[in-house]
Amino acid sequence: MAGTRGKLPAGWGGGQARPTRLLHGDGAGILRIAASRKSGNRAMRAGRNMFRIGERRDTVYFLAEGWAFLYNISKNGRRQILHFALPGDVLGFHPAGGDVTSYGAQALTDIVVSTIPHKTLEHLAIEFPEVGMTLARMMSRDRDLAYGHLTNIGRRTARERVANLILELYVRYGSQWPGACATEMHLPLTQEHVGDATGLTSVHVNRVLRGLRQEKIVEFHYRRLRILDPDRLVDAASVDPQVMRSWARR
Amino acid sequence: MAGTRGKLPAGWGGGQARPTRLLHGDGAGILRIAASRKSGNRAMRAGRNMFRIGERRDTVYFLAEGWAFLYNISKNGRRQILHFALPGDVLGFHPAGGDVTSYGAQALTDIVVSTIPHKTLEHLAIEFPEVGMTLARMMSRDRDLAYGHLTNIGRRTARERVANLILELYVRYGSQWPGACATEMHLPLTQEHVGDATGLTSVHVNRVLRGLRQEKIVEFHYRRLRILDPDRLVDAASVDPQVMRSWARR
DNA sequence: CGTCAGTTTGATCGTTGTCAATCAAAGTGG
DNA sequence: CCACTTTGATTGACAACGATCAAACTGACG
Repeated sequence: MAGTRGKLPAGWGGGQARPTRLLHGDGAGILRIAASRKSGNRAMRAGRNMFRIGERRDTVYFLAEGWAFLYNISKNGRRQILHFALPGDVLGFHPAGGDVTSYGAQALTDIVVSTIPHKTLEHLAIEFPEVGMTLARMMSRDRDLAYGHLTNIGRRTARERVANLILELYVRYGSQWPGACATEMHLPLTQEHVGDATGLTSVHVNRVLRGLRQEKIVEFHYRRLRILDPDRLVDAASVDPQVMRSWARR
Repeated sequence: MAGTRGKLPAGWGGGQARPTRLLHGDGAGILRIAASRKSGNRAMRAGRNMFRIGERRDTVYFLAEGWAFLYNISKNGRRQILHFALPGDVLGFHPAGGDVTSYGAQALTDIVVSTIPHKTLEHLAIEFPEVGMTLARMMSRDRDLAYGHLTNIGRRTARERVANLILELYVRYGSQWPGACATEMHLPLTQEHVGDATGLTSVHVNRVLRGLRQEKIVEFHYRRLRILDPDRLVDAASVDPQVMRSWARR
């Protein structure tokens, strides 16, 4: 429940001057419109469930501040993390409006969200034609990210999977501050989160992390991530540079 | 290359009167609009690549007839199948318009597609506000399907994965003919396809299929799928009935 | 009838999961 | 300020699921 309480903005380590924050351009567009429509901002504590699996949802969340994740619990009780959401992400949009969700969402840090009723979004989309297309692009981006994770889990070794996840989060988080390039960041995950996202057990994640640490590639201790050798990290993740660039939002 | 050549419509076995075909309502809407805009239909042979990984694409495909699949080749050379596309699916829509794709698409049977330039789609979306939202819903549906596959590969045993895939394709394919409920269908996959979609080797897929056959749950021989015991198949897939229903398009 | 793609099976190996114990850090209440 | 608790990290021993390698076998098709 606790975790990162009190140090929410987290930011980069290293203490250099912080550049201007940049959210996903598209998302910010919708936010601006929707926010101007009296949909209030709301704060939530780390660990809170934004919505649960099987709940009937009629609102969409726009994540303004903090980290969250989408997850699924399979029948045998094991959790699969589907997506780590960063500021600018839209959560809970559902093909069939007010239908039940097939996954849950949980705050990873303290977060700030604005909620937008599905209905409002529909109306907005009629009034502003670019809203629908923007949303389509965002959904398509989420889908492509999910496709990347499928390849990761289905076709890579434990070591590659972990390296991949770390690299992805590093790139996605870092791209919020264009121009900056820190080697250290606050990564609000436990090893269990990493395992649940990569289809591994936390025990095995630990072993993999030990390996990466001993090889002086990355260190990840108590939610502090330090990239020691970016090149070899990219190598260990065995990821295409082109794909890597697509993680960074523009 | 060959495969199902010459028996393209495939259809249900069993020989009962075929009910009316139903495509995804949303998709058909876009198709109708786009087709009226002189974007021609095009036939492609089974095995043809519609587009390859890393190609620069500026057109979107609407799959009118046949099966296709999206795939990714990871750096170590292994293939991951991301999605099996059925009639009504939109393929190749990309968040950043004319950017390179991070995955390829290949026809599984002979297919018929209509191509729609990205540009045209943009213009359509401005003219018809519902187009963007429709596309958003389709992308969101694809994403949810991908999330399901993530849970499948990440958190289930080989047996559950294979059962799940078979069940999903059975339900998705079957829901094109509402009211019909056949126990046999043409499933244009090799065991290698099944393996690449479930994160297994084709050898292990074979062993799992043998198990399911000996237990009299399903038979899958040479692209002919026969469901012997639907209830136990659902059981073997360990899938939530709610989720299963969401596979059927309405 | 021969070729080829795809299926089937066996033997063996190794990556990763499971179980269990210990340790470290941080929060909690007296 | 100090026990006490809780959550998460770490390590070892062992088991198992699925991969790998290799060799037939089968059906489809020219």
